[in-house]
Amino acid sequence: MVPNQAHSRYHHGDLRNALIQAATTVLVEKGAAALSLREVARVAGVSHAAPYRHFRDKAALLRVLAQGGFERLTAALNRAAENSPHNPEQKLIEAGVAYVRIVVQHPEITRLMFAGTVEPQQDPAYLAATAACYEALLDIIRQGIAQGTFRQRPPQQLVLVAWASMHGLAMLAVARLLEVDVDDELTLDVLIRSVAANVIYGIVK
Amino acid sequence: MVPNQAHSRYHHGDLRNALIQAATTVLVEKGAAALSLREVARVAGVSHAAPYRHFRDKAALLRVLAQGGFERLTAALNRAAENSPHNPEQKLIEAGVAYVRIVVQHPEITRLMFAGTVEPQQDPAYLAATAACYEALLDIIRQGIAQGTFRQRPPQQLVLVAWASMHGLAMLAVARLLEVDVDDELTLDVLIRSVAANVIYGIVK
DNA sequence: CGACTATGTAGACACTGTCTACATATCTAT
DNA sequence: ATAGATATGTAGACAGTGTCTACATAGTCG
Repeated sequence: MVPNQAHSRYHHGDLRNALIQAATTVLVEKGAAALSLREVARVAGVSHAAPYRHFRDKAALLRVLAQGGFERLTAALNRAAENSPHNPEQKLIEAGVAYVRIVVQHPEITRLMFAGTVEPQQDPAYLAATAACYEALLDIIRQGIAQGTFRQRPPQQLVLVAWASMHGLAMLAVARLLEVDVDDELTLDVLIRSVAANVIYGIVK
Repeated sequence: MVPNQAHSRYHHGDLRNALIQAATTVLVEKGAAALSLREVARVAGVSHAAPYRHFRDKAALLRVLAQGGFERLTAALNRAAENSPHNPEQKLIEAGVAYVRIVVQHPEITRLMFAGTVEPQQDPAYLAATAACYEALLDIIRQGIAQGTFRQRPPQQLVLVAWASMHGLAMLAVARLLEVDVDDELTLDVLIRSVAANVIYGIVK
């Protein structure tokens, strides 16, 4: 029943992945408004109904793209954390920088991930991807608490603050509500580190 | 002269506002996916092309809705600030609570406001609405700095932290990425105050 | 009154998501 | 190897969409 992936050469070959690739290309190059299933099929070189053999509907395809976004985000967070294995404070800042950078570099996919259009409840794989992202941040927080660097509070409480701050900054940047050119890497970096530092040290003197 | 009654079959009288009202109703009750210009026209009881006499295209209507969202948000922030006129710290917390509450109470409009689909550059009125929202927060921060309650930093830097944190929490809630029922007012309030307090006092002990 | 302008309508077009019926390639069991 | 059975792809249809054009009507003002 389940075809052997290694040499599965059906009509098209690996249409499912081809469609995901095509959808990503269209999304990045032409924006979410121009992303139609038919256009994706066209780019992939198949008929307009072919995608329905691999995705129940358009939303299912979009959910896969969003899931990929979460996986990339999680990977970036973990990579950032590895840079300073024994310094939770630095880890948190690096993670924040990575978070905002990834989000800003892929604004269209970010919108998919956080627009709330996709209902996470349905898809276990999707839910796992978002949970993994949360866990990556939680790990950093836990270490900081364990080492006594962070406040002795429930980790869920601290991770919420960190996540909300990073996420908020990223979303404001993506929505272009900051008077900042998101392509200006240097200024962006300063902003991120400013927020990260303030999250850590607080506003009140 | 605007006729008091819109009883003339042909000319509606105040169609522009009627369309905005209809669009809001559709958006809230049936979601963004179901919001089509034709459906809006239908609800308003006019032909499918009538909206084009008042809005250049669909995006223009959506931008007006988003602008209304910013105006309501600004009003809520200012109202919250008035509750504790001489206590910037309390003011900031109240504003944060109001921010998240408003955003969570109107998720569909929030998505319009922050999804990045609307390009602010075009519309001066829209830009003014977002700027006013920013100013409301900035006022609180400025007062806190002036009174010596907040750190002596550039106000733009502090307002960014506050805005990003509140906004991030609100967006995570709307996207249902928190394991929290957004309709659970009590839990939500605790969360908001937790983030607000942490923004103020910082994570590091 | 009559002309001008603002506003509303009907019809058309190309496009969309999704369904159904049909076609073909690959897998499995004999 | 051969014959279903199954997985995959296609063509056509349908209702619905955004937006354009041509036309109809109403309100304004000389």
